[in-house]
Amino acid sequence: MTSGEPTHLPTLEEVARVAGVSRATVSRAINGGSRVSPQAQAAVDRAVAQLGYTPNRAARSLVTRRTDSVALLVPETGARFVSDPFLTGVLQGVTTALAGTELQLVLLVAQHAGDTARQLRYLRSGHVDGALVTSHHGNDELALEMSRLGLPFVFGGRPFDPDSVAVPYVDADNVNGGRLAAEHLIGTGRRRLATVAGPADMSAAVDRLDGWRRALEEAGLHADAVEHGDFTIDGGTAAMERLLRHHPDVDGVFVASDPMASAALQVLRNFGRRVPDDVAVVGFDDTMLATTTTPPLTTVRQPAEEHGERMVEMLLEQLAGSPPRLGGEILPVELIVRESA
Amino acid sequence: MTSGEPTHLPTLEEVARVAGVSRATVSRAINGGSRVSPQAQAAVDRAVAQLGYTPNRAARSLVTRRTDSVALLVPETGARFVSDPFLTGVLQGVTTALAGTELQLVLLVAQHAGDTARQLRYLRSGHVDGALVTSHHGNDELALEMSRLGLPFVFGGRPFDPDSVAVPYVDADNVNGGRLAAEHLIGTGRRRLATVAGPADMSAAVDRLDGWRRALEEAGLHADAVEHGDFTIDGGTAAMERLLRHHPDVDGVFVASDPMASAALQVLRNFGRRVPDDVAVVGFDDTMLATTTTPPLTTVRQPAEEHGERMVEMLLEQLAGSPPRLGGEILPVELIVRESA
DNA sequence: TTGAAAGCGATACCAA
DNA sequence: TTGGTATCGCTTTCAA
Repeated sequence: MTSGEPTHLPTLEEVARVAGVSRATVSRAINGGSRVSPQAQAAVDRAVAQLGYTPNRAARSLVTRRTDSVALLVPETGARFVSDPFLTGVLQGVTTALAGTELQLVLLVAQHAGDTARQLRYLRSGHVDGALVTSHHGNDELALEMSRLGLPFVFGGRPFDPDSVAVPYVDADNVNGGRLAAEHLIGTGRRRLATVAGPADMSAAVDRLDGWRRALEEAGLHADAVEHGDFTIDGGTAAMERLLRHHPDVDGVFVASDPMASAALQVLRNFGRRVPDDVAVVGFDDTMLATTTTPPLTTVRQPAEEHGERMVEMLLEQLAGSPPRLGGEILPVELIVRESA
Repeated sequence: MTSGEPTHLPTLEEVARVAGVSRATVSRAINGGSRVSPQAQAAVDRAVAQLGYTPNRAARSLVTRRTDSVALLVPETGARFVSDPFLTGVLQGVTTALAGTELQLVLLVAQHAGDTARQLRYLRSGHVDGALVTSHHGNDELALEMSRLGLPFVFGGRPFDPDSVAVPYVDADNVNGGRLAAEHLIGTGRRRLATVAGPADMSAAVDRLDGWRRALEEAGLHADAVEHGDFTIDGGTAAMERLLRHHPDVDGVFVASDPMASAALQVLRNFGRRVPDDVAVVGFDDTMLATTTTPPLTTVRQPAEEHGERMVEMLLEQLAGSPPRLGGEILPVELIVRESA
C-alpha cells in the first residue's frame, strides 16, 4: 500500500479544466493573482482546493530558473558539525529564518576532507538559488571558489584574509570576546594567565587569541602561554594537559570553546586543581554545555541562532536582487558569569 | 561579480554539438552509458569535461519523475531538534549514509506545533522521493498520514500503537535499556529507586519506563516513584526537583535521557546529595554530554548514528522498489558504566 | 482580463 | 548503436 506508486498528482491542466479557464489563467491565479478577475480567481481557488493541487516544482524551476531552495554547506566533516553546539545553534537559526520563506534547505555536509569539490560541483549545477557556508578553515580557497561561482552566498565566519578575499559574511566579535575573557580574569585577580586557543587556521580562533593577547599586554602581563586545540572535547583535553605540563602555576585560563572548556574542567579535576579556587576557567560559546558542567562555566556568549538568522537575511537580500555587500556583519558578544571564574 | 547572474550553464544540446552526436546519445552516455559506442562515449566525456557540464536536475526530474532528494522531517520544533544530542547524532548518521548515494537531503524542521500540515503538503507535492521521520509524539496521526501519502518513508522510533499503525521503522531497544538501568542500580545495592521518565506520549519514553518497571517488580521493589520530563535539560531539572520532594529517601535514579540526567546531577548537588555516594544516577543516550558532567554519567548507550544510517538503508530499499517492510528494526543498547552509578 | 502557443532541458520511445 | 521526436508541467510573451 505505501509502495512507490505515487497516487496521481493533479496538474495545472486539470485545475484549468475543473475551473473552466485556461492554464495561463490558473498560473497567474496561483502566482499572486495579478490580472485575474475575481470570479476566475475564485474558480481556480475552488478547483485547487478540490483537487488538492500543488505546483510541480521541477516544472516550475525549469522555466523560472529558480529552485526555491538554498544550500547549507558544511565543509566540516559531519562528526564535527553535529557535535559542535555552536554549529547546531546556527543551524537552528537558519531553519527558523527560512521558515518564513518559500525556500527549502538542502544540507551539504562534507564526509571527508576534500569533499568540497563535490559540494562545489553541486552548487555550480544550478540546483540551488544560493548557499550558506559555515565553519571553514584555513586558506581562503573556498571563499575564492565561491566568488567565482556567480551564485549568491554568505559565509559564517570571516575569511582568513578579508583584504584579499572580499565576501559577504556574518561573524561574532571574536576579538572582543578574547578581550572580555582576559579582562574578567585580570579583574578577579588572576595573574598567571594562559589560553587554550582554537586551530591556528580558523579566523575565529585567531581573533579570540588576538583580543586575549592584546588585553594581557595592555595589562602588562605575559601572553605567551598558549596551546591550540581543535574546538572539540578531545582536542581540549589534550591541549589542557599540555598547558598544565608547561605552565603548572597557571591560575586563570581562557578556553576558546565550550566543548574544550568542559574538557579543561575535567583535566583540572584530574590534576587535583579546584575550579575556580585554584584555577579560574572562562569558556566561549555559551551553549547548553556551559550549564551542565561542574562548576557551570563562565563563558563568552556568542549568539549562534542570530548568527544563522543573519546569514539567511543577507542571502535573501541577494536573492532579491541586491548586490552582495562585501564585508562582514559583526555580532556582539557578552561575558556570562557563572561559577568557573 | 558575485551577483545573481549565473554564468550560463551548458546544456545537453551544447554537449551534443561539441561531441558531434545527438542529444539522445549524450543522454545515454551520461546515464550509465549502455548502448553507446566507445568512441561516442569518449567524445561525450570529452565534451562534458570541456564544457563543465552537469545535467539540469529540474529538467531531469520533470521526465523521470524522480527528484533524487529525500526529506528529513522533524516534527519537533527546531529548538528541541538541535539541542538534543541524540537527534543530531541521527542526523549525522543520515548524512553519512546518504553520502554514498546521489540523493540530497532536504531538512524539514517544524517551527511551531501544527506545522506538520505544511510539512505534509510539501511531501505530498512530489518534491522528494522519500522521507525520514524523526522523533514524533503521541497519537499516531502522523504515521497514518504518512501511510496515506503513498510516498516511501521510514520512521525513527516506533509508532505509538504499532498494531493499528503498521509502518517501517528503526528503534532502539528501549525496553531493554530501562531494564539494564534498573538491574545495574539493583546490582550495586540500591533499593530506594526512582525514575525521571520521558514524555508519556512518546513511545521511547514509554518503553524505557516499561523495562524499568518490569525489572523492579521482578526484584520485588516498588516501581511507583516516577516523574515525567520532556527530555530537555529544563524538563529534567523540574522533574528531578519534584522527585526529590516526593521521594527524599531515593538512593538510585534512572533518568531517561542524558540532557535530563545532566540536569538531575545539578539538582542533586544543589540539594546537597553526593553522586554516586548518596544517590546513584543512570542516564540514557551516551552522547557527548555524558562525559562532560561531574561525575561522568553511567548511561545506557543507544547508537544514534547507526539509527540514522539504518533509516536511510531502509528507505533506499523502498526506493529501489522493494515493498516497505512494515514493522521495526530494533537496535541493541548497552550500559556504559562511568562514575555516576 | 484571457487564451494560444512557444519554450525550459532533459529522457525515452521508436524507427532506422 | 544511433538520431528524431514527443513529452514531462509549468511560466510567459503576445494577440485578441
